[in-house]
Amino acid sequence: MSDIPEEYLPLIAHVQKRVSFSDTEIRTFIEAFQVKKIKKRQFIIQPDFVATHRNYVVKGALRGYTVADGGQENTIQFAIEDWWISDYNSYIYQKPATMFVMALEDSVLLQIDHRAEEQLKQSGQKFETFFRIMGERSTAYMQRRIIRNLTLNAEERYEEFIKNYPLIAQRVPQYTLASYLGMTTESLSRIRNKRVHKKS
Amino acid sequence: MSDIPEEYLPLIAHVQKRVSFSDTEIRTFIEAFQVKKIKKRQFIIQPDFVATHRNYVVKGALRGYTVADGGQENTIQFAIEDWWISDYNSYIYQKPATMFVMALEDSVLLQIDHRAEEQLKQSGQKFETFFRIMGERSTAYMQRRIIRNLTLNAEERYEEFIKNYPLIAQRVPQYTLASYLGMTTESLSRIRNKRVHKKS
DNA sequence: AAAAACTGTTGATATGGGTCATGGCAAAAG
DNA sequence: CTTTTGCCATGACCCATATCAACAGTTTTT
Repeated sequence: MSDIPEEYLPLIAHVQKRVSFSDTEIRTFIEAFQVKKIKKRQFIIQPDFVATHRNYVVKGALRGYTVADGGQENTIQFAIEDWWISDYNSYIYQKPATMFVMALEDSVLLQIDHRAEEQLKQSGQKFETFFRIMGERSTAYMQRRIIRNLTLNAEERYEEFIKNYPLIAQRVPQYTLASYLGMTTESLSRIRNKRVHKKS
Repeated sequence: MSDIPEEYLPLIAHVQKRVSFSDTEIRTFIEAFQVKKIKKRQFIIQPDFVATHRNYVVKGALRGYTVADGGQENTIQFAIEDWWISDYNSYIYQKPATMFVMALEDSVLLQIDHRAEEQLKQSGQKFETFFRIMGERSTAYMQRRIIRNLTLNAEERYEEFIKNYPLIAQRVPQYTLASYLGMTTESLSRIRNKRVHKKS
């Protein structure tokens, strides 16, 4: 296992935390992925094109968002190290995307394309299991987000976010976070300002 | 296959639409499920108890919701015939639920418990595949909902809902739909009223 | 069959967060 | 080093939706 490029090591650790693969399986698994380096502001997914890949973040930060008719941007997902990102409605059904996915920083990704993923899953039950677990957990994750969005007001949503994802909050531009939380930049700015004064 | 109780037939059709199972596999699959009949207003999941089952609706209608501190109810999910429902954060991780799941009508369910589901998935790749597809699709479904909730205003959210799920809209109490759409009963009532007058 | 509880409607009023406008600062571009 | 651009802050004002209240029809309970 010593000849594996270092970009793959985080993904191997990620996988081993969720399923137990033999060395051969690990090798087969990571061979389905290619290293992709992208620059800040580069897009890996755009509306009307099919999302060809599922992306694992080795290094960097990305943002998935939609743009409404009026031009308003809404952040659907962030991804930093050890997260996955894609437009799942596009990737899973292999139909045109509705989201942009853009790098917020220079980033290093591991990409698997849809075809390779299908082959991998068919080639062994454990691979299938891994992707099943991914699906389950992202369903649970999304359900939590839906609950928070319905239940909490703007300030509480922000509080929850920095409690749960402090690393992301520090790293992404505030307007992207605002649109993830379903509020305007101005509102988020005021909320943050209020907190600063309260704490003193 | 003729000795299978009729409650199972919709589930068999449901499964065959997503994966192709042999007769033996179908039999193994449905044997993991029990028929459960519940009365209107009966709960199948409650906060602080672990959600033991994943539930397929053969007949009837159910509603998953949370109750906030102030007593405000928020509908997370509806399920009618041919839908699945559970508190996935509870079921998948086998930890205490935060949701109620209650029958809106007398209903017939097919339930699989967590233990049986795990066994089933380990007993054959195709079963794993089925649950993997479920997970993928519900992730995609939830992502669509998140996008709509961030993007649309109250009236548009309602329009989208009746366009996508007309059968559910007809069948559930309006205050449950309002809380699903993230608005008050009063607002939904006004939106509906406005539509009626516009149409004429 | 009367009472109670539940559900939906409508009106009056309030407010959280949006919109618009301006300015400042830091980083990138030239 | 200067200019431009991107990001954030702040103030004034506004609007979509919430809140509160009263009522009516319907369903459930007794």
